[in-house]
Amino acid sequence: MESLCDAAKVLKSNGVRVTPARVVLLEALHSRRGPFTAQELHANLPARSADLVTVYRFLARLVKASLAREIVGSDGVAYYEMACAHNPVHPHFECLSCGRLFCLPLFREEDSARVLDYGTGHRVESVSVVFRGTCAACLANELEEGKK
Amino acid sequence: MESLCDAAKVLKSNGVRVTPARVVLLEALHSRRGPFTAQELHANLPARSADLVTVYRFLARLVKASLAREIVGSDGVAYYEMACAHNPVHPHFECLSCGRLFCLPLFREEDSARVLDYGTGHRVESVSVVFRGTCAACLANELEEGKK
DNA sequence: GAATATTTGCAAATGATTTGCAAAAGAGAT
DNA sequence: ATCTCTTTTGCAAATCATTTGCAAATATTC
Repeated sequence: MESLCDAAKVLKSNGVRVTPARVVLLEALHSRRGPFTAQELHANLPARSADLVTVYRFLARLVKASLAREIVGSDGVAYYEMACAHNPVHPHFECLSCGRLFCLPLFREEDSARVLDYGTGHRVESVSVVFRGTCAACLANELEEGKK
Repeated sequence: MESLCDAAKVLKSNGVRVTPARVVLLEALHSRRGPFTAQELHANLPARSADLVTVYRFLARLVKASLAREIVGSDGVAYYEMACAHNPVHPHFECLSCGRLFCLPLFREEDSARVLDYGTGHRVESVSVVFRGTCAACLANELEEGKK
C-alpha cells in the first residue's frame, strides 16, 4: 500500500497523468481534515479549476489505487479520506442529529487483528466500521435544550 | 430491543396498524435468509400486494423501531435484515466481484465489547462492520478461470 | 510536429429513494 | 351499522448523488 503523500508519483507510475486539475485536487485533498464528499471537495476548489465530474473520476481512481478510502453514509452518500501511512484505517461515527461523519480513534493493533479475523476465507480489500447515533456534541446540545 | 418475531405486536403497541400489506411484508421478511434490498423484497411479493413505496416506508418504520437493521452497500444501495433475538448484530461481506452482500459469523461477545468501546462518549444506536473484497466463492471461480 | 492515448467539461441519463396528495381502509365512539 | 378522525396506500412526479456519452483539449511518444 502506497502513501497518498506520494500520490503524484504513484499515479504517474500507474500511467495516470498528472495534469493541472489533478494537482489542484491533490492539494485540496491534503488540506482536508476529516472525511469529505465529492461535492464538498469540489465546492472548496478554486473556481473553475475542475469539473465536479472530474472530481468524481479522480476520487474513483484514488480509491482504486488504494490511495483513498471510501466510507458510505447511511443516506448512501460517499465520503472520502486519504489513505496515507499517516492516516491508517480507523472507525467512523455518523451523527444522525447533525449529519456529520467524523473519525474515531484508531483501532489498537490487537483489536484490528480481531476484527480482520472475521473476514477469513475471503480476499478482504477494505473494512469499514461505522457507528451511528448521536455524537457527544449533539448530546451536550440536547442537555442545553432540556434546561430551557 | 424487541424481536422482529413479534413485530406485529410491537408495531401495534406503537400505534402502527397491522394491515394486509404489512402482514404480507412481515411474512416475506421472515422467509428471507440474508440481507435484501427494498426492491428485491418487493419483487418477491405476491403480485399487486404492496407498492414499492409502501415497502420503503415499512422498512423505514422497522428500522426506526429497531426491528430491522440497515446496511448500506458501497454503491449506496440499502440492504435490510431482521433484528430479532435470533439474529444479533454481526459483520457483513460485500463481494465486489459478484455483488452479493452476505452475513459473516457473529462477533464473539468479547470482540463485540472491544469494538463498541470505540464509540464511547457518543450515543451509539448502531454499528455497521462491512468487509469488502472478493468472496471465497469468487476466489474459487478465479482459480477455475485461471486453469483454462 | 504528427500520431496516439488520456483527460476534461458539459449535457443528459441513471436509478434508488422520497414526497405530495387524494382516495381507501382501520379504530373507536354513537 | 354509521360517523368521525387518523393512518395507510398507490401513483405520479420530484430529488439528488453518481455515471455516461462524446467531442474538444491536452499529454506523451516517436
